[in-house]
Amino acid sequence: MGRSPCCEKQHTNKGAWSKEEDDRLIKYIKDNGEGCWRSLPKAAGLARCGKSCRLRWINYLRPDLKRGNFTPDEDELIINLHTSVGNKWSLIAQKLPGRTDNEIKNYWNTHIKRKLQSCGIDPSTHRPFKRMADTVAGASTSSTTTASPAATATPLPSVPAGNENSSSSSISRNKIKSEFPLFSTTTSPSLKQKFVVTDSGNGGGVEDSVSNTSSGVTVEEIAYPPPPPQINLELSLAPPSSSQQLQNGCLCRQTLGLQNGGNHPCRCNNTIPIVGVSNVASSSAATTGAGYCYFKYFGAGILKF
DNA sequence: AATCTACCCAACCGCAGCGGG
DNA sequence: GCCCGCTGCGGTTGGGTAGAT
Repeated sequence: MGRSPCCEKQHTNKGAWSKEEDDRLIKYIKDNGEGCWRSLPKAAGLARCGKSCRLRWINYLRPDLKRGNFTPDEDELIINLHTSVGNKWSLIAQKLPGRTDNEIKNYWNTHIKRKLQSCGIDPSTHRPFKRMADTVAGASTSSTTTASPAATATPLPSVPAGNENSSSSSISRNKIKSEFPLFSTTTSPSLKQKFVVTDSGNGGGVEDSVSNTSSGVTVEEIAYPPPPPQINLELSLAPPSSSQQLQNGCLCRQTLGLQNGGNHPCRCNNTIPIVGVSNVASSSAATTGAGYCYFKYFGAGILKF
């Protein structure tokens, strides 16, 4: 059962490539081009599996590879693309000249993923960890739980401008900003969803716990990411995203029946949803309807208004 | 200085998709 | 339509190394 091995394992080297092997592979491909990987090792005089040769060439030896650290722009693009296509590393790599799928995958797993998690964002869904969102939703609204952020969205009390500068809020915000310095330029509208980021002071970690002001822990809200951004990937993406579903469920102030939505354009041509509402907001704050927008997170960025 | 731990990244493995026969 | 071989992709592993103890 099963497919025959791609090469004779007992006669192939494994593990790290030597300089000589690299040179042989480079020379062969320069002379003959990338062709049949299965026959390449023999033709090039390499005791390697064809797959191994291909991988070595694509991930390491290709002359057009860009080595070195990822730039903030690349970070942003990766996150954007990941929001759209998920773990399709090869697709993502196509949009990052000089980067390989393997490199991007490693970078995602070792850097970006961790950063997102530290901010309470599930890297696989680009949404706040479910437990957090659900918990707070239950704590501050009476809406029934559904799977859709749009469906659960409920007009929320707004935070007065003064609260924005509370020290505890600053901790969370600064953390996010320092972790994601690139998050500053995006303009897409976002869905609103409650989200808690707390800083328990236990070393900077972001705890996924619900808390209150008396405990001295920050509760802050960040927008749910909206549906995948509209990125031209030159391919067909997924079934209709929730962006379409949102047309009737837009959370902009007009839709929510709140006044003074501001001038932020919304996808529905109304105004930007209110975001950044905290469940620590006092009842007086709730009556202001100020619509304070702290951050927007939509996979690619967090915006402060 | 030695040991331990965490992290990074190159490489491997297995599977899916595609095309030719 | 089915089978087979090949390529490409994504998940995972393991060696190397830097930093901490």
